Amino acid sequence: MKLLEVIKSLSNQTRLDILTWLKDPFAYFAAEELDDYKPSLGVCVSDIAKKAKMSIPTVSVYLKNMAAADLLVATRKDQWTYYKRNEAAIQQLASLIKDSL
Amino acid sequence: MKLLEVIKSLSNQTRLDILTWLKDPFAYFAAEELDDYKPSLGVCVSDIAKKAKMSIPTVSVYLKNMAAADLLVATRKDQWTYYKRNEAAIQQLASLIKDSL
DNA sequence: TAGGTATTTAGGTAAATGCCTAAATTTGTG
DNA sequence: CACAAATTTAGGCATTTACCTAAATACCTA
Repeated sequence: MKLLEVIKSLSNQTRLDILTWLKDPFAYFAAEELDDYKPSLGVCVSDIAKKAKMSIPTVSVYLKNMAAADLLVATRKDQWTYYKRNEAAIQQLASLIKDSL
Repeated sequence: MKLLEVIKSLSNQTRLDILTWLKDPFAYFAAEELDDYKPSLGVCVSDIAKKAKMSIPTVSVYLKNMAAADLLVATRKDQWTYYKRNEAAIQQLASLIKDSL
């Protein structure tokens, strides 16, 4: 785990929020958008952009960045890209801070 | 704890390094500089700047910033400002990431 | 008060980040 | 293939961050 890369990818309020939203999609996204929500896939880019009230390209890049830092996992299915949290990486970050920072 | 503020203050390699150095000063600073090292105070600004190979003003601002984020504790004594880690805050950050992020 | 050491504050430039719109690409469908 | 929907890539402007040097301040001691 590249600590600096991970931390940088968390150093923005919107990106922190996205992690929170993806932790419990039903609590944060409109029901219509979760009609066929699958935990194994996550939520697609445009739904996240809508929730963030930001442009799709901006959010697309954020998500890609967070996936590169391994905080999210991307799955392309048909024309959608779904993102979900990488819980193991988040726990690994917590341990790294706890024990090695 | 203001998560974003804390994370921003960690999103720079030098600032991460400083935390590591202060975790075990004897392992990282020259012995001469630790002649009268006291764990309750920490290490002074110019010794940290020297170790970082950066200008004193730059490091002074970094340290102040990290203290504002509560990651470090500053103590002014005579003409020196000493900084040490705030272990409790670092552990709090780890738990926050583990349980709430 | 004068002079010295340590630190902080100011001010400036270069690079990185935040976010947007427009254009290009990917993938499904008639 | 042509067209639509979702996403990504490109390009651009504004703000923030990374650093520096110079100047100001704090605090010592003679």
